[in-house]
Amino acid sequence: MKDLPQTYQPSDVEERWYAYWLEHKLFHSEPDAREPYTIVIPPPNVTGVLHMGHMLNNTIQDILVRRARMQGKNALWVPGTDHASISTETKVIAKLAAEGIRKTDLTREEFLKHAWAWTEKHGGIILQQLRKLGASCDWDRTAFTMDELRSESVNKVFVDLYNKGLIYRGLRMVNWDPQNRTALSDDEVFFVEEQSKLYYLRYYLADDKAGQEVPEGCVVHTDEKGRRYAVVATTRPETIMGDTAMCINPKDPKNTWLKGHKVIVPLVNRVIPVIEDRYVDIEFGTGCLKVTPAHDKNDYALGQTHNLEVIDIFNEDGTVSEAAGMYIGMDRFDVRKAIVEDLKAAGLLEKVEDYTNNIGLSERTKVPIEPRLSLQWFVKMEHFAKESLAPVMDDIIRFVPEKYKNTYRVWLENIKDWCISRQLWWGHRIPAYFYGPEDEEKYVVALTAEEALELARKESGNPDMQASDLRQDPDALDTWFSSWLWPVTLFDGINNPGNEEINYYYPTSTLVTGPDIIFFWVARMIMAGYEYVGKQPFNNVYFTGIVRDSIGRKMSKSLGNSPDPLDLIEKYGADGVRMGLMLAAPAGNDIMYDDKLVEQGRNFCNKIWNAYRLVRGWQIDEKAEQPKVNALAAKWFRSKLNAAVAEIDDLFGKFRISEALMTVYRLFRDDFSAWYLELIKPAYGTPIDAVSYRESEEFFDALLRLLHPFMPFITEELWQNLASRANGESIMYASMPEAGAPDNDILAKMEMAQEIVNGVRGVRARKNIPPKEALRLMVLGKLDNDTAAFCAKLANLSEVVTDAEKDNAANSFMVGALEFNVPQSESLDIEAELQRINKEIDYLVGFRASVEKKLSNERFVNNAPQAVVDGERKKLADADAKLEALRASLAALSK
RNA sequence: GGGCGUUUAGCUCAGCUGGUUCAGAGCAUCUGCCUUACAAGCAGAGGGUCGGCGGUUCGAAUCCGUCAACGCCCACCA
Repeated sequence: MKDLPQTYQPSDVEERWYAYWLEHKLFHSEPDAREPYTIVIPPPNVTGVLHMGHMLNNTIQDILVRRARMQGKNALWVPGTDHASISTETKVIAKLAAEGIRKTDLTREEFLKHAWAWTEKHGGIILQQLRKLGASCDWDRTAFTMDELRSESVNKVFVDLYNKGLIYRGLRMVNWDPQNRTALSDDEVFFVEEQSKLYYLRYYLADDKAGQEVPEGCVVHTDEKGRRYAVVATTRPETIMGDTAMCINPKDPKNTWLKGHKVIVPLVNRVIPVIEDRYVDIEFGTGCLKVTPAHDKNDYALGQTHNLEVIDIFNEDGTVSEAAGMYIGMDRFDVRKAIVEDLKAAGLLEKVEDYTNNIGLSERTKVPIEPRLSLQWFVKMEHFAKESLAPVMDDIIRFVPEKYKNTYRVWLENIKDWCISRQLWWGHRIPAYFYGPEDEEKYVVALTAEEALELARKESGNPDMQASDLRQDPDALDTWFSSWLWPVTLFDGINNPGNEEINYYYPTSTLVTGPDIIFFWVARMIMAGYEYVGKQPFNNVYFTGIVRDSIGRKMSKSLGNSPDPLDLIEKYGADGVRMGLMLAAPAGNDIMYDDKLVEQGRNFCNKIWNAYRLVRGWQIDEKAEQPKVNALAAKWFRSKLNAAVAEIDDLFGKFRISEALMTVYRLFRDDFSAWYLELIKPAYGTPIDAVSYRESEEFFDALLRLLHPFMPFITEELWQNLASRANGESIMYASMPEAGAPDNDILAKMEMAQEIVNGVRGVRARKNIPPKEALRLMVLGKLDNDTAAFCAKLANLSEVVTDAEKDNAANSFMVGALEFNVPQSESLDIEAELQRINKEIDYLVGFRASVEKKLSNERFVNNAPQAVVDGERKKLADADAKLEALRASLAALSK
């Protein structure tokens, strides 16, 4: 034992056992006769770096997988990374920019070369980092959303959905990111509140006739020359070049005078009609709305109903286009400033007000979204939404916590078609091929260029068409268009439906992910799962919370409040970090991270380590008989263990993992270390009997197995040392303890003993009696022998005397209605003792009164269940007995 | 604007369909201890009228109503 350090040293242990697990391929799984347990990792961005969110998420997955493995299931955790189209492309562009290279100067092939180089350089770092955490992923199966197998599947699915009529191409108003020059889906846009301005602009009447009658109640603006105009309030004056109508609400009395007229767009001097539509809010601004069909979703809809001209005044990068006729080439925000000045100079700006509105930003680039009309590819969602609602509502797919079922339902009920094309190069290129003139209205969709050519020849009726006449769509697919297939493609379920692996591992068991991607990913995987396998992709979805700092702020690079996970592991050990995170992570709740947590984790490792040092250090006497109290202790702890195992099973069933961990923690620290080991500990220097030793080993082994899913490294280290193990053997495959029936009799006896021991310790504390000094305990009544034996050992009692006479000079305490005396050599501090007793009497009198009041209430006695009434009666009787004893002590002391 | 959720000890949370686990746990705090497994520890102690108000009931942290504060999601009226 001398060779074991006093504290646990994680770093070398962790490295050693992770290598051992890899060497013996203990993470690897192949289909066999056992029940499968499958988890697919939410693939992190290939170029990402491990952060606290990953730590939490992957710790949970590892706990579930390791536990399943120990329960005899064929457990598989499939790792992989995501190509993260927009995010990666943005990073590559930035990297190139730093080298003075612009994306626009490169060909697609050149750019992709850079992107792959970047991916290879940074890719997979995060998977290496996961190893430090102890993740038991089957690395042989590491996948990438853009590797060959996945790419092939993505193409097949695209073609298949297109042929089923579920994918279409259309001109739509989409969210445009002018920085990356790509469309985004609605879900990739987030809104922030912005302090902006509301500009009131003058739209003069184009057909103003002097002296024209104006209906009652109208608000008419007239300038100093008598010319009449309408006022339009807008936050985006720079879009006036795209105005093709002004719209009023037909029921708006203020503006009826405008009906049927034409107005002049300020500065632009284009004459546009005044249209009427009930969409316009009468209360907002002046009730006059400028309509810019090319640059606003609602305006576009108005344009469609009223047959308005569409003038697109912006280029892809957000600069003003030729079509605008003025400010050409200027950035949209510069134009706003310039145009406001020009309007002011021309006397066309009525006023400016402060205004707070929400603007949409690109999730990736944080640049304001420009609604833009463009040709994009869409997936029809109605069909998918119909299929995927019921399984979640009926708990075929169980959401934990349940509240997310609602979120899911609402989203599906209001679903919109999914824009899947992105004007990016990094990603799966859309397998569509255009032919004919540049208008790109004729195209075919096919897996390969050859098939496309064949199709195109047929459809165009031109058998002489050549491969060079086809132009593949330059756009790439939304990243989620590959991720939604993840649980299917990991087992090759698209290319090779019904193969052995997909049949065995699918549906997967539990998906562990954040609620922020419930729509992006979870919902769509459910859709794809049913579409392509006909079954749910997973049986459970466990939503984790967000890791925040100790004062509740999100962890972010800019705040610098996010610890580096690898530093933490270095400092506290992987097991300590895992435990710290899990202690504070009830399902779905955000976790407030604090170093205190991982400190607690590290401290617990140390506790385990030292318990091991104690047990390991004992000399065994094979001939010695087992002391009676040791046998009782073993009986008691076995019962405790059984009860705890049952509780842990129950908690895991409810995915209450942090509570399960707390249960093992307390079992180990309190029941095992503080009580059991103290009960059987031989006197210093004396050996322990063989039976007690083996029992202790057995308990230790069971505890390590219970702990292993949470703390894989230290448990493997100690388990390996606890007995001699064969090479290749591992706690990873040791069986998880199963619950047996607890012995309630022994549990009750020990509980009583613990209360008595607590009383004696209280006396020791009050009187400063050192633990080494043995005491006599006088019981003023009967005490069970087993209980007495527990007390004697735990409280260091030289003697337990039952049916004793009251000793007025002794310290006393009560457990229930039973009084105990602890005689002492020195004289008693009567004053302190009187005070203590009086305080207790006061409390009991109050308590007794409340119980009595309850019992004297006839309606309570008549209506409450008998057991409850009896309980109250017993409380009263106990209180009376206790009071009697205390008053006797008081009387004796006061003499 | 619509929806969901939260509010219990200084902090983070548990308390399932109302009554013997009913006011709990961990951490933090305070007081003693370097007691030969562990001071990253041991032993003991203090601390909450369960967000406010009202109601149902013999009985409410638990059920109902209402108000308040906070959080999240959805929508996006220029």
